[in-house]
Order: sequence, then C-alpha cells, then structure tokens
Amino acid sequence: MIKDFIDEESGEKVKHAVMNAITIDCVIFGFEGGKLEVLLVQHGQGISKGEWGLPGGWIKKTESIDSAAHRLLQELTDIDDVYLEQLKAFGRPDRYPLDRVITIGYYALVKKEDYNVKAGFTASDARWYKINELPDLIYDHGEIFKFSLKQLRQKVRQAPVGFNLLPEKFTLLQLMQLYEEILNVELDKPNFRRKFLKMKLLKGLDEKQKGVSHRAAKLYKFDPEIYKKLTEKGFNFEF
Amino acid sequence: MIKDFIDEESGEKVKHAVMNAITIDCVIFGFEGGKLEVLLVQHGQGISKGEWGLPGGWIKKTESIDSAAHRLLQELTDIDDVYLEQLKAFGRPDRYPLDRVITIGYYALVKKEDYNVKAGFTASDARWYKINELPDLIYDHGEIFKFSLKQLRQKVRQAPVGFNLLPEKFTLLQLMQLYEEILNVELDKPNFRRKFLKMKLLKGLDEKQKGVSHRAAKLYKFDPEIYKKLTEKGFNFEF
DNA sequence: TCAAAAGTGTTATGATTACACCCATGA
DNA sequence: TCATGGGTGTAATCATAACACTTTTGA
Repeated sequence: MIKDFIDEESGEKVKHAVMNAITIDCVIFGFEGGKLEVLLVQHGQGISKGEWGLPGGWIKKTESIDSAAHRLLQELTDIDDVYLEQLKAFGRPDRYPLDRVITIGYYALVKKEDYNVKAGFTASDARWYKINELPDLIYDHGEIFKFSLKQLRQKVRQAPVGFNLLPEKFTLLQLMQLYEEILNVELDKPNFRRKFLKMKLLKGLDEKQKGVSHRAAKLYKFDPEIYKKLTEKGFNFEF
Repeated sequence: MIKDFIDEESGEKVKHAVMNAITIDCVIFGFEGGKLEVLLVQHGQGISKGEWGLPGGWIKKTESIDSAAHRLLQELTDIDDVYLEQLKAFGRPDRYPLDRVITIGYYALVKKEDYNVKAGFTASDARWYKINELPDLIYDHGEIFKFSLKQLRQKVRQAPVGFNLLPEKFTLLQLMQLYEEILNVELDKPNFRRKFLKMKLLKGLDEKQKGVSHRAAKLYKFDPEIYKKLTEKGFNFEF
C-alpha cells in the first residue's frame, strides 16, 4: 500500500510504502489545572467526518512500530522527547467498518508546557479533553482509551513516570494532585510528602514557587540519574 | 493471502483468507516438578528448519486476534480452557528475515495435568523446556519470551492467575513453590501460609495429599466465585 | 526413630494512617 | 487578620520478616 507523507527535510509530499491493514493509534495524556487530559483529533474526511478520535497513522515498511508511533507524535505535536509506550494490539474483526484493520495502541505522557499543536492542525482539528468529559470516540477508540487509563494507573504506581506529565520543576502538592487524579483517590498531604521524600528520588532545588498568594513551596525536580543509581542498588519504585 | 487450515468439524483441509503480514506467537507456560516450563515447537520446514521457536500462526480475516490465539492453542494442545492474555505487538522491521511481518505476542498458563500434545505433533516437533534451559529461539522469539516472563511476574502479583498452572487441588507448599519459581525469590513457609489464608480466597477441602512419605498436607482449591464476591466487596488481590 | 514436610506461635521492625498543629505569605 | 497552602510531629494500627517450636507420617 502506498500512502503520501510529508517529508521532514524537504517539506514535500513523498510516497512511502506502508504496512497494509495495520495502523497505530495513540492516547496522548497531558496534565493541567489538576486534571488529566487527552488530545483528540477531529476526522476531516471519510465516513467519520466531524467525529473525534485518537490520533493515528500508518506504519512504514521500513520502520519499527515504535518509530512509527514516535513519528506520528512528532508530526502532530512537535515534541520529540515524550514518554511513549505500547499498550497492545486491538483487533476485533468489526472494529473498523470498511475493512479488516488491526491497530496497535500506544500511550504518551507529555509536558503540556512544552506542547504546541503543529501548523496544519488548527483548534478545530485537535484539542485537549478532560478525561471525564470525553466525547464519544470513533471505532473502538473508547476501548483503547479505557485500556490506556488502566495501564497508566498501573504504571504510575510501579515506575516514576508521572513526572513526564509535570513541568520540569514542580512542588510536592502538584505531584500529589497528579497521583490523586490518575489513581482517582484522596491522599494525605503530610504522609505523601514523607513517603515520596523518603525514596530520595527527588532533587530539591534552591528555588521556590513564585506568584502564589500563600507561602511559596519548595520546587523539586526528578533526576533520572539518581533513579538509575538507586535502581542499581536494588531500589524498586513502588507507590 | 490464502492459507490452508484443518477444519475442526470435517477434519478436511480448507482454504481461508488470513491477515497479511501479521502473525501470532504464543508463550505457553506450564509448571511441573517445581519448575516453570515453556512449550516450544521445532520448525519442520523453511529457512529455520530444525530450530526451536514459539508456536504461532495466522489470523483469519473473520476472527478476532484473541480468537485466533485460542484457536492456535487448541490446535496444538487440545485444551480449551486456558488462561490466555495478549502481551503486545512486536514489530522490528528486520525481525523476520524474509519479509516485513508484525507479530502479536500472547502468553498462556496451562495445567500440565490436562495437557496432551495433539496428534500430528510428535515429541520431536514439540516439547517442554525449563525456562532456564531454553535453546536459542528463532527470529525475535527470545525477546517475546523475555517480555512474557516479565509480564507473568507482574500479573501473578496482582491477580490470582497462578492457579492456572497448578492442578485443581493443590497444597500450600505447591502454591508457594510456584510463587518462588515465578518470582525467583525464597519465601518463608509460615508467613506465606498466613498471608495467603488471610485473604480467604482459597477453599479448604476435606481431603489430604496421598502417597507422600511425610505428614499429608491439606488440599485447597481456588474458587473463582469466592474471588468474584471478594472483589465486589472491594478486595484487591496483591502479593 | 528419623527425615521431611505440616502447621502454630511469638516477637521485632517498619510502613501506613489519621490527625493535630505551627509557619509563611499575599490579598 | 484571614485564607491558603507549606511543612513538622506523633501515636495507633497493621503488615512483614525472622525464626523457634510442635505435630504427623511413611520409610
């Protein structure tokens, strides 16, 4: 199957051979105002015109599926250092009405501060939705989203991936609210502080919050180097 | 793409349309003599003749990928009530040397007591290997196996799936040894007993072990009904 | 009577929870 | 001075780990 692509270098349309009957769909998570959000795109053509769905695309014959997912994300958001992980393949025979197509689901965690919708996508094409205010999604994208949320909940408790949704520098309260939102629980502030600080995973900065109308909180950042060293010593992140 | 299949009803060869460039490969786990094992098949033809790999197959155009995996397992082992779960899709462009093929990995947990290699598969075609005595596997099957083990370790701590590898009736020591083998840890017998019994997940039988040269242990069985009821009450299995 | 595993009891330690309380800061 | 969140302290409770010990059974 031959599809058109925009070449990254020249900006021209080029033709590439892509895998037949296999697509990629990606749940892109963001976090803002204490709420978890998902980036949806509106289909501009075809039978589902006007409806919202997950951003997706084809896999080139010469690239790995992970690369295809990265490329897709970059084409859409202009960001390249995102956390990206495969969910699984979704393949009910009737999931796509026109043909038998299997899709491979991914989920991404992005820092919304870095995010920019790329030229070519306008506000009416793509926008963020709070996860409890999602519209109906096309095909089986609702199922894919549901699975991605389950996976995110699991992952966030077993590996320090939540930071990918926060700004570079964050307060402990922001971190706690992220966990509360993702896991859908209420947490105790003092206990959360101690639990997280005891892991010695966070690097405390000599810097405080600015522009808040209350005592400014200390800022922290997650340092992958520290995590790596702790892991080598047998540390196992668990929340 | 048209491939031959053995029809379940008539036993005759029939032709079915299958998905192109997508396969299924399955890691089948068994447990015997305190050891975790995997069922491998020897390729009888093609470029990898004589080498060992995971059992795999094609997906019919009309069936879901889960159904395809179930069918594959039944064709190979004659068992139909196995625990089966998708891992993810594996799709490095060079994973299969002759063509670009993406495979969807599955893993299954079977009770070896129920297991029987189906006619057509002889001992030289298919056999069990202890997981630390695996031969080199074809293509990326080694990677798929490694991922499946990671997944199994994860799963067995978060859901009561280990029972699928044990006989219907088992002792607490057998269960403990299963956990020791899967998680690759040493456990304390008294503590393991208490921890598991406290969950009230197991149904104690009025029956004891037979033919052992020491005090016979009480037999237990896992009751999915009990688990369901506990879950509804908010219970969350965790080991 | 001995080995091997079944099964019970006990204690120390550490994690988790719940909640009271003081501190700093801008409106 | 008040509201808002930052941040510390503490006691009760619960889970886990370590290990000593008694019991049962066939060889």
